[in-house]
Amino acid sequence: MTQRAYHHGDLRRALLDAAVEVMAESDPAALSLRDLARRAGVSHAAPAHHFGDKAGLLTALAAQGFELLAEALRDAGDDLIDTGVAYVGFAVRHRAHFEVMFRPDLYRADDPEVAAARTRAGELLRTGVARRTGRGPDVDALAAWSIVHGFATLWNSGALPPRVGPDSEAAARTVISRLFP
Amino acid sequence: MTQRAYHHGDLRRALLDAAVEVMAESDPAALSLRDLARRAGVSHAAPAHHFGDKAGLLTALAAQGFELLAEALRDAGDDLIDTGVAYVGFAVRHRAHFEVMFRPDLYRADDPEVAAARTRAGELLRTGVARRTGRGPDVDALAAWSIVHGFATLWNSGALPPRVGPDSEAAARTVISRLFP
DNA sequence: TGCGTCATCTTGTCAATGGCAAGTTAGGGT
DNA sequence: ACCCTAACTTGCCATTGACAAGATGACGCA
Repeated sequence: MTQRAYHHGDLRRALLDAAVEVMAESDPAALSLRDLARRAGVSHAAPAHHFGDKAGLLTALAAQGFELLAEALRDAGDDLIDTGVAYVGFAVRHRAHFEVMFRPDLYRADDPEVAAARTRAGELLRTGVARRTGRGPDVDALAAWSIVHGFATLWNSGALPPRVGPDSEAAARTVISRLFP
Repeated sequence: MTQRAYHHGDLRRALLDAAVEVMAESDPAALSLRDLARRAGVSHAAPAHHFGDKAGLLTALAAQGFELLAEALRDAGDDLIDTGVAYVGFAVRHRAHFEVMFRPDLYRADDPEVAAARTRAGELLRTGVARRTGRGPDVDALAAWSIVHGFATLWNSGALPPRVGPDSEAAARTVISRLFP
């Protein structure tokens, strides 16, 4: 979409999509550029042209992820609890993006596009918390971020007992409400 | 220590230690068995004898990690806040173990030794929370686990702003106190 | 002492991967 | 018609994980 490609059509997007698909059931590090190329029907060196190297691809994916997160937080509205639930919803729905985003050693975290998207998402998160203040907005913000991030991480890693149930967002709502009654 | 080795001395332990050292500044997946072998001064195939494959090594590391976590939680005493701080302290101090432990796709999570150690640590965590009950121990336990796990994860990933300060455990104490005032 | 046995470790090999270099193809502007 | 440049390909190399087969050395036992 960014720019019509000649041979393939839109290889850049195809590779990113394939990466997300592959990572849906495995680790970001287990991802193989050559496998992505095969899935897209191009040669093994084609990805390098668009992303330079593996870190470049993951950088693009992280940037996309932070933009998706910002979008999800914006759509959640003004309520703090809803914002937290949206954070968890994003992490579960876009598991691959989420995992990459918070593993800065896998990509170029100082990439300007990533940094900008991260800042945008961060501000949305902070303003969401700022609306309801307790003993200091900093502590509240950090506690809120920690609890939603932790819940999302534990959920995605499969560490939570089955007793929690299958609905991640409902469970998240209960947990977050415990922090902000 | 487990069993005197012949050529090396205690290769199994040496490899695990080297793995922790390497992972201190990089991803678990970036770890190379051959590199560990080089560091230990043995041939590239020596690790396979002790661990089978890479997943085997990480399985051993995860088991060790859960045992260390259980130990840290036990040493923390009876107070809920102290237990949470100890959780964060473990995650920061044993970063490599912690990262592997919660990435089950990297190792054999159904390994009996790992499962046993995980259960032990889980019980310590749960009994720590059970002492102070709010609107239901389940919610409290899940919220407590989420907030400490999230804080630890964010801290280790470097995602937290510098404003939080350099003392992870002090910051953790403040955050956890927000959940259990 | 001599012998077997077995865990420990080595050497050799293979397919797969990431990354680099050099060549090829195909639009699009002039 | 021409060239220019982005988009891809082919070919290559070092590294890695995994496997197979062999070498080594400690230990028990006769």
